[in-house]
Amino acid sequence: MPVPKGSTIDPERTRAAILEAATSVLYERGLDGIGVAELCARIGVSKETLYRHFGTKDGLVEAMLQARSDRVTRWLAGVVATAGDDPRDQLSAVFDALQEWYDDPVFRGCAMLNAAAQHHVEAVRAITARHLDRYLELLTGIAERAGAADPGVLGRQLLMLVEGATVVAAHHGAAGAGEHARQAAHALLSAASGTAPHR
Amino acid sequence: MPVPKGSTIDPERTRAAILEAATSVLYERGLDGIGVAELCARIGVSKETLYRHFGTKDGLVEAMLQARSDRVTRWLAGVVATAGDDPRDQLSAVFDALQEWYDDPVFRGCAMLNAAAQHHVEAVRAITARHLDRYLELLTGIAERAGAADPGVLGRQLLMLVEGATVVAAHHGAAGAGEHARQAAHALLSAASGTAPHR
DNA sequence: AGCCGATCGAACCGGCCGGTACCATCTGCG
DNA sequence: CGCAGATGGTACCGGCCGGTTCGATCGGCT
Repeated sequence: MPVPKGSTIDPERTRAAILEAATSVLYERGLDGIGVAELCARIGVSKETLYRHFGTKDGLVEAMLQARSDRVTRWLAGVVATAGDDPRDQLSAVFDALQEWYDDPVFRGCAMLNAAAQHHVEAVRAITARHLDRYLELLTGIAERAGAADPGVLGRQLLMLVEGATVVAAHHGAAGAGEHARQAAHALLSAASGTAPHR
Repeated sequence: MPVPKGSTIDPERTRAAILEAATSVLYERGLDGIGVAELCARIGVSKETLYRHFGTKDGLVEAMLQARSDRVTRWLAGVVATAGDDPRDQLSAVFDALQEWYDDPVFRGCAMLNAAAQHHVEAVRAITARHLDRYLELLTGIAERAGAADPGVLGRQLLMLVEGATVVAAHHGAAGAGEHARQAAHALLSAASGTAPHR
């Protein structure tokens, strides 16, 4: 019994479909770069349905960002998990994955940072901050496993490299951004763990 | 004869005053976060005057961003110029200056990146790209003087650190961001020039 | 079949948007 | 002084904004 109460056309699926469709449109056009009317037309849903599910445009935005943060975090964690046990390989895997993202024609920078830059709603900024927290946790884990002297600091420096590479790729050309960031990350890791550089 | 034709209340000064006042308001509120009417009220100028000088809100935005890019570039170049001849000291000076910026209560991230993230006008993206070019030129210069094996690559990696530190400071807490980025930059420079770390 | 809830499509709302027009006022120059 | 240009203040424009409402339709469950 997947749907508890008597229902019909499966609102859950509708909600999920709206979220998925809205994610790409809002990423492409910007949160305030498209009105609700046009957004609904693109998604293929009526305004009433959208408002019934999310109450407000901001509500949709927040739900969309949260879902996107979840998805990205799972994606990166998976990349790390399938990269083997060597933390250096894990770090390489992260930047290789980022480079693939940068090369995607629809790449327009980090959606969370874009959202926080344009939207002054506190909830949006909170989602962005939590998103960076998740990145930091993942990178600090790599730093710990690599035996860094201060994994917290190294994790934060790696976070700066990740976000910096994304910014540079978005606004200054994607070519080689992930590669250069990966080399820099390895240099930092080597310096922090006192071992010879990898490769 | 500073003013060629017969004029009166000095339009040049008015234009400069509008630019300066608009810079802080648009930075604080976001380019699309404030309307022309309220913007004029805050600046203390009539709509007609604003439109006479800039033609369009986008025109004002572009002029403002260009002026801000010029100012920031001059500021950073000055910081480097007064830091002595050692490229490592110059690098430290850059990140120390950035940290002071991060600690400013009005700090809300890089204005160019924020603008490019929210505004889809091509001219804005071009100004942002040129701004990053200027950063890159400055950092590549430091990399060259430090004897880096590949100053272009090191310059780009330093650019990622600068932008990454700014992003992290804006959205994840400013405390220590410049410091951590500075240490990372020194580690990269040491690794790239094959010398012992500074300090 | 018959009901109920989900959905659609479109009309509608007050309000604000960017931008324009008009006129009174002020300032400096001759 | 008197003129010309710069400015302020305000009303106004069409259009789009986010959000609400209503009736018609549709789909699954009993």
